[in-house]
Amino acid sequence: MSETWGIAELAAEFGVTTRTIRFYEDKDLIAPERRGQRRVYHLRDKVRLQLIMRGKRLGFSLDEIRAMVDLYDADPTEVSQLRLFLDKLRERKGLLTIQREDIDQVLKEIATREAQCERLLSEKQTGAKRARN
Amino acid sequence: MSETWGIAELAAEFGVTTRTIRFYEDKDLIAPERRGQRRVYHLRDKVRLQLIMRGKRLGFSLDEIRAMVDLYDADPTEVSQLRLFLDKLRERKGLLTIQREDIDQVLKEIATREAQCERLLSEKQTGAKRARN
DNA sequence: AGCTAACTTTACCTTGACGTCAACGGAAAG
DNA sequence: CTTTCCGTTGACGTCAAGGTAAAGTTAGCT
Repeated sequence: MSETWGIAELAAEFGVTTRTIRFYEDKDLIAPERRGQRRVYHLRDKVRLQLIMRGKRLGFSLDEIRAMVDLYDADPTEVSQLRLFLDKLRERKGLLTIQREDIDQVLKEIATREAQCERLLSEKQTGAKRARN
Repeated sequence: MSETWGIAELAAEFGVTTRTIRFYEDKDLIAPERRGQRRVYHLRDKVRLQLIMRGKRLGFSLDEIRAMVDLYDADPTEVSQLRLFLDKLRERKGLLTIQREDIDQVLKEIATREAQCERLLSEKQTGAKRARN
């Protein structure tokens, strides 16, 4: 039997509140099974949540994230749909590539500042040592 | 004389509204010169706006962005301040590194899907050609 | 002097992403 | 049977990031 989880377990695991998870369901980001009134989460729900969290870390809105995860388990069969799907994929790719470049830029700048700081710190320390002798 | 700009010029240049720029000022993200009642922007303001926009593209909140740009033109002279500054730099670096990994992951997945789509499309086309003959 | 365009402040409105609180359901344990 | 825990819906609150509308100011042109 494949494992399942309750809402509280998932919330704890992903570091969000149960409110948040229900909210995502309300926004059609996930659709857990119902046993009676209770929500029962399977592996695929966990995977979707994983994707959602990653989307959030990347600063996307829930709407955008829905579009992305929908892409994820879409299975376009018609040719026209397939083309559309491909377009969306490439658009996503473009956005992410820009983000990557932004990050690289900032990381480079941080590295410079970091080195500069370290140099300054070590200078001050040797200076202090000399002053004590 | 160094060049200066009005609020509308900057807004146009950065693709935001003047309201947005004033809002950032309200939040202490920029502090343009005042000539009488009017705002006058210098190069440093432009640079700050550039940083702000990049921060936004990376999904940071205005508060976080303020912290970052403040770091940017801070000039910590005391050793303790220098250490703190370095810590913050490294924290930022950690976050961005995670973001980068997220992006790489997604890009990889997109590439897979893309290839898969292209294969499917070409198959369907040759299939259609065969069917016409 | 009058007009216009660009700029200003003040104040309220909207949207997204949740938080919080109330009131209730069911099962399991003492 | 009561308590406790986990879960449920629904309504309202809040905070960030601006949008929008109203009304006033200032510089420059004619």
